[in-house]
Amino acid sequence: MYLYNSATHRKEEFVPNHPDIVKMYTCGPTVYHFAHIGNLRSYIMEDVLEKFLRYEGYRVKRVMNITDVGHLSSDGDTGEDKMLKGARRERKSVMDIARFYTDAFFDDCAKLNIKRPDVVEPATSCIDEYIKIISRLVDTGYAYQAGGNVYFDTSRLERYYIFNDHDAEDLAVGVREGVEEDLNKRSKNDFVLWFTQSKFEDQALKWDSPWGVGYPGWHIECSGISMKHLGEDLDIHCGGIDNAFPHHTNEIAQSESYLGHKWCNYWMHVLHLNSNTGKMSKSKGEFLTVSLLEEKGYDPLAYRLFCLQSHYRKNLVFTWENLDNAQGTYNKLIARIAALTPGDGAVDQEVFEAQRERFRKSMGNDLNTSLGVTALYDALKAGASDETKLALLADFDQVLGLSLLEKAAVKREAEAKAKAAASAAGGIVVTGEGDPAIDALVLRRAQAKKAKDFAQADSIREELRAMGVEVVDTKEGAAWKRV
RNA sequence: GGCGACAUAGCCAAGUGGUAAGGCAAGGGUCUGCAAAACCCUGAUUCCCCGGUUCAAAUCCGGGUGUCGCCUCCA
Repeated sequence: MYLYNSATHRKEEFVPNHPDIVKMYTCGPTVYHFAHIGNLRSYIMEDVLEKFLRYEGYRVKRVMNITDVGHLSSDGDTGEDKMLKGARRERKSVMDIARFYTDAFFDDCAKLNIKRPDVVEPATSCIDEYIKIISRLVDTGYAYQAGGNVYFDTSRLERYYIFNDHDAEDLAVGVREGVEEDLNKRSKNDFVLWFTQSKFEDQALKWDSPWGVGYPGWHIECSGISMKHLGEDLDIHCGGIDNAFPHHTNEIAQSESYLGHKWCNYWMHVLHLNSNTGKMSKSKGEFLTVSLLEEKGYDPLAYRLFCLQSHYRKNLVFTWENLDNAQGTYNKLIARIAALTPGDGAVDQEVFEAQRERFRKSMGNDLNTSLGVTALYDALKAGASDETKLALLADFDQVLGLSLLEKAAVKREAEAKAKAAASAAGGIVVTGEGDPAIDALVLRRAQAKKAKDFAQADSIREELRAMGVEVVDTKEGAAWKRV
């Protein structure tokens, strides 16, 4: 397959380091709050990448970290640990906060059909790993101690900026206001590997180290966890685009200085979900969660489809109108699949292979998920048996992860049940929101309609409408809902 | 101030030099007593603007304009 590599700014053919396995690393969440749907866009697209690699026959080992320490609200020594901040906000312990939001994160992922990575590792369980790496960096002169902390010395590198062609001079000019500079640093780009100078008396998580009791910097965790589980090399490293600098840039700096050789070949960055007003961000306060979408009556998988209809390297604008579109698309798709008859005919291998090839080509071209979704429509329109169409849809959905056949089966079953109930009840079945009085009224209307007394039927419908109840006729009788 | 990305119908979009996929919405029709659902049909003489290269450009080059992102909180 071809994948855009942010490190080279080019689309490249993907060739794993080892033919038998693809090593994939994903920057996981900092578990101080719920994930918002913008965060989850990245995980959806990374999930599609992983599933496509498996679909293509690769064995994949995917590792994800859970940041439960060290991620400060600014990169200087003055920053506040996000986990501590979350714990204080909710008057709980840091460990409770971490556990709660880690679970919440994977619940959200499950609702979006995001597969759990093979290894999920909290940052706090790999302290020894970080100390090992930092020790060698100190020994080899890539790191220095200042003011009690250990810093990475970026001046030792020939090339520091991997993802953007920044000029250190330019960076100094227009930097955002309100950022406090850490005066311990020898140069602006240097970053903390180990803190001992936390200004917070209630800093809950501390570990002993050769440089004093303290805790790790944010960037070191990903290098440490990756090397612990994947060894000294890595095929694909994923994350949101905002991580490219400084987080991933620093990961490369420390990992390659430590290893003495190239570390990761492919970098995949997912662009942001924006709202009308700009980037969706936890630090802005208001943000949309999966639970909120559900409360508003959306299927989380409609959001997944919304993401799939766009490309991961494009900004995507979230509006309720756009999500309505996606939900409509999803409903119609399920309905069309439910209308197919399982067991109708045999699988036409020729059609199957031809369409599968097209799907592979689209997805293999830097994950063109928009064309991947189009392949679903091509399958539905194929001049072949229903069994062929279902086989294609099932095949594609291994990668797209939209639960198409499962949802269609549920719908098909519900329809069959309604039909059976109708024949048992003498032809008219009323379905609604469980109010017997309204059920009775709707039934009377349906009976009047059956007797071709349309005047009576319409007058009852008017009566119901006045009560805020909408009636729709179905094959089996009538359905109503409050509007 | 520096760096980068993007600009295709109301919306989401495909397209990588050969004459604009697909989806949603909308409109028209078929079908139902009427609706709803379902099914069928209808969409850009044109791809932000201006130049250039070419037999041929949404696609390549140059110059504008606009939107967004990054430049130590973010996925």
